[in-house]
Amino acid sequence: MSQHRHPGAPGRAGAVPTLPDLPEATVARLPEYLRALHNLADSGHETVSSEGLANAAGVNSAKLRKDLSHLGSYGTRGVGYDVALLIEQIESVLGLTQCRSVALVGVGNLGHALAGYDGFATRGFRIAALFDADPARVGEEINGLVVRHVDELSRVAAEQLISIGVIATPARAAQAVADQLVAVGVTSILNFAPCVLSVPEGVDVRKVDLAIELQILSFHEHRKASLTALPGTAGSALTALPGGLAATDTQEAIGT
Amino acid sequence: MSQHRHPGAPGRAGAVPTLPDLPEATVARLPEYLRALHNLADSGHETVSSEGLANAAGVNSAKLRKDLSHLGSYGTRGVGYDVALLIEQIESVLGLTQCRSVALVGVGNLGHALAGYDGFATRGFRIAALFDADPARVGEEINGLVVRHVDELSRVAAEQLISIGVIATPARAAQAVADQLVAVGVTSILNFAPCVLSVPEGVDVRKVDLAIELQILSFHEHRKASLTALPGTAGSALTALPGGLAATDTQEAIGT
DNA sequence: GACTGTGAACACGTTCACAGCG
DNA sequence: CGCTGTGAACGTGTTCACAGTC
Repeated sequence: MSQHRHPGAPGRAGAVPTLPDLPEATVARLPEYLRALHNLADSGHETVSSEGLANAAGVNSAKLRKDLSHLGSYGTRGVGYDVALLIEQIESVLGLTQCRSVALVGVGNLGHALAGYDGFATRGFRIAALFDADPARVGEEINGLVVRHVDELSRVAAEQLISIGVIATPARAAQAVADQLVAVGVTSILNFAPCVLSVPEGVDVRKVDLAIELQILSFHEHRKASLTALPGTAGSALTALPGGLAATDTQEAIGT
Repeated sequence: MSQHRHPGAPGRAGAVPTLPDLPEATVARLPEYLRALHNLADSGHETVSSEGLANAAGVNSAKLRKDLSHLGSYGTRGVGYDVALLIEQIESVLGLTQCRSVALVGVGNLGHALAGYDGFATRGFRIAALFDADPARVGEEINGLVVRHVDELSRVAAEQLISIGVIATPARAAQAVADQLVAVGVTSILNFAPCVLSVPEGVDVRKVDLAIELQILSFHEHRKASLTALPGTAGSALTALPGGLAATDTQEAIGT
């Protein structure tokens, strides 16, 4: 689990299909580039400059070029990137050429919303099964899918190849669900429950915690308030500034 | 925005209230520590070691100690940290001593779920108002709050001091909503719409994009698959490993 | 003896600035 | 000339390892 690739050691010559071992920070931004590219394609653009794509994705152009260069990029100097080609490249790297199946566990408040979210379908994912521990919820149909009892997980997973598990249960149930998902062979989990999961090595967990996001904003809010209270210089920037434009910075400075 | 506190330069003596100018990465972890601390407090612990708290929060102890040291930490060598005291400290730094009001715009699928999410209330936030652009949705009552038309935003914001705006609209509406929030004086926005917002300097935006999270997992899934396909060594770790324990690493390696 | 706080080393990520190519 | 690709400089974040303290 430790080592991090000496600069020129592995995969000598030859055209290895795709596993360029990208930096995590780059991986995290590729989906945003992809979304921006799709928008550009929809509005008829055939090529973009790094500057153009960077703006659309909310980053600066140097970062974008560095990121794309990691995938052995397909840009043309003096021109820019071919939109369609780049979409293809990124989708291939992200493993989105096949549609991935998602199992969603916990159809409470949030789970319900996720089950009905069409953003998944349009971006390479298919919700393949819904589960809940509450017998009262089992049998309910959401968006054309019937909610099953969580104990059926292994049986259902045997029928369909589940690529990713999503946990939207209360915190106290989350670890048990994670264990079950792992037992069934799931190696990628998206966790919405406010708790830390322990999983065996080789299983990836990403966590989304709504309250944490708010608390981080709260900190900045708090800090801005403290700052305007003391020094004589500032204080003007706070007055309403409609027609909001400008400021490319904030998002990258903060969005981790 | 640059400097990093010369040991004795500013705010000389005296107890400056709180603006220790923490590293962003630390700020992003404090809420997790806070949650872990509340759990510990609930189960009767009065003190924790850095090791114990680190485990509960899913990080390593060195990182935790460094983080806490930034807030001029209140630990006792040979003993650990006083749970109650640390909770107080962190809440104060995060600006959670006052309950912050949140305005939620867009009560579709996701917005509905957010409006009903009790995790907010229990962690320092109060949903103060709901808005939507769809007249069919205006007037609906969710969790004791009536949905208002988004054009009423400025009027409602005048009555209540809104600390944070949450955008849960479709992407095409998000920028306009952001502009309206900014115009009303909101300087912190949590954006669930899959698009980049431009906002004036001084306004913080955090973005949560469900599909992006899945796409990042997809990448790792894809990579794991490529790896097990080629080399002769691995391949065993993939077989079901129930009773999932161990593996503290994965989460920090991945959760940015 | 046990545990915190922290300097120093290291790894990772970002930005700069320009060489190289179409 | 315009724009990509990239080495080199910089900054941030993480880890190590130990001195300092209770």
